[in-house]
Amino acid sequence: MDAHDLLTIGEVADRSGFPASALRFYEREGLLRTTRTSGGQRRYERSVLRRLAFIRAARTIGVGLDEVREGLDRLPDGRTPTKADWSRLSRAWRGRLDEQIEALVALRDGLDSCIGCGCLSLARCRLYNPDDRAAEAGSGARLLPPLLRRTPAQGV
Amino acid sequence: MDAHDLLTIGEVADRSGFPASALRFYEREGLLRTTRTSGGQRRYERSVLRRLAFIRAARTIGVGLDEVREGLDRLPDGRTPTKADWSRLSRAWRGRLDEQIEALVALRDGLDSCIGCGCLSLARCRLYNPDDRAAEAGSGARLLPPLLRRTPAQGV
DNA sequence: GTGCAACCTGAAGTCAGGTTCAGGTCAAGG
DNA sequence: CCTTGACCTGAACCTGACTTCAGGTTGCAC
Repeated sequence: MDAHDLLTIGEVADRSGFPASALRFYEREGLLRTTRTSGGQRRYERSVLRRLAFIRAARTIGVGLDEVREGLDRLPDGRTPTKADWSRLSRAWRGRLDEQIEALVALRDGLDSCIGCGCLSLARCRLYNPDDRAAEAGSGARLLPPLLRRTPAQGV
Repeated sequence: MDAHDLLTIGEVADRSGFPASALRFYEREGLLRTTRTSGGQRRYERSVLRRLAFIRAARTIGVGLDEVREGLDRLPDGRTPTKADWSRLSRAWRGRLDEQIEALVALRDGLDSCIGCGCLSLARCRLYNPDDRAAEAGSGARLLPPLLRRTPAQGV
């Protein structure tokens, strides 16, 4: 069970749920490695399914491919990742998820108070941050616009 | 205080925090209307600041421009929006925020159980959804990938 | 009336994360 | 051997939300 155990791109696509085009794309981007047949077709080791599952989990919680690559690259060279490896990576992302949730909850509460005061007031609303008043008070703190999509990278 | 009260694009940019390029873009996209000087330069009524604040709030919680436009278009034609208008719009988005939060919390809990079992197990992990096993069980439910960024539109 | 910052336009560029396509090659069952 | 479905490549395209650019015009202070 060594060579005949390798998977074609179609098989990996079926089993991972990623379309073949995405698998090729991930390879170009350095997230996946493959061996090739003499004819040039891709053959995947079964362990790629773990990596892909990890990639999916990361993407699902909003981690960008650059960071996913960084995380995977940091795994002791090429060895099949251990439970401890996965655990470390996922623990780091738990923190990010917490931040995202926190940010959204803060937004919701801000929105609530706006609805509460019945006006979405320019003067008071926390969602209306760089607003007319803010101009008088200097450029002012922008209310977490970056947090919601990208987070600058904070170590995985 | 009628004509001399109009704002230039630069003033609106400063006071709203949006770059002038975004203001032009929003106009092209039909989110904003302007009057023009005889020479063709834009002049904004002060009420545009309210609209912009609303746009910022919406964008911040992840509402797309199409939906923002729909929401604003539904305001009784061109009249300056009332408190009730804002309130109605923002109440609709509160529901969306709640959904987003719920989705993230579900993810976090899934991640927690993965860390808990120490393995991010392919066999059990809820984050590893369309995984190797899933292939045996049919294509299977994809774990809310769409919810995280776009929500298909659900009435504002 | 002149200088110059601010403004105008349409077209093209940017970024992420892929997808689609054209045109050709490989692998394996019959 | 031959067929045919799966696979290959590079390049172009896609969406969303803007930004940037080139080349030209306006408007206000002096």
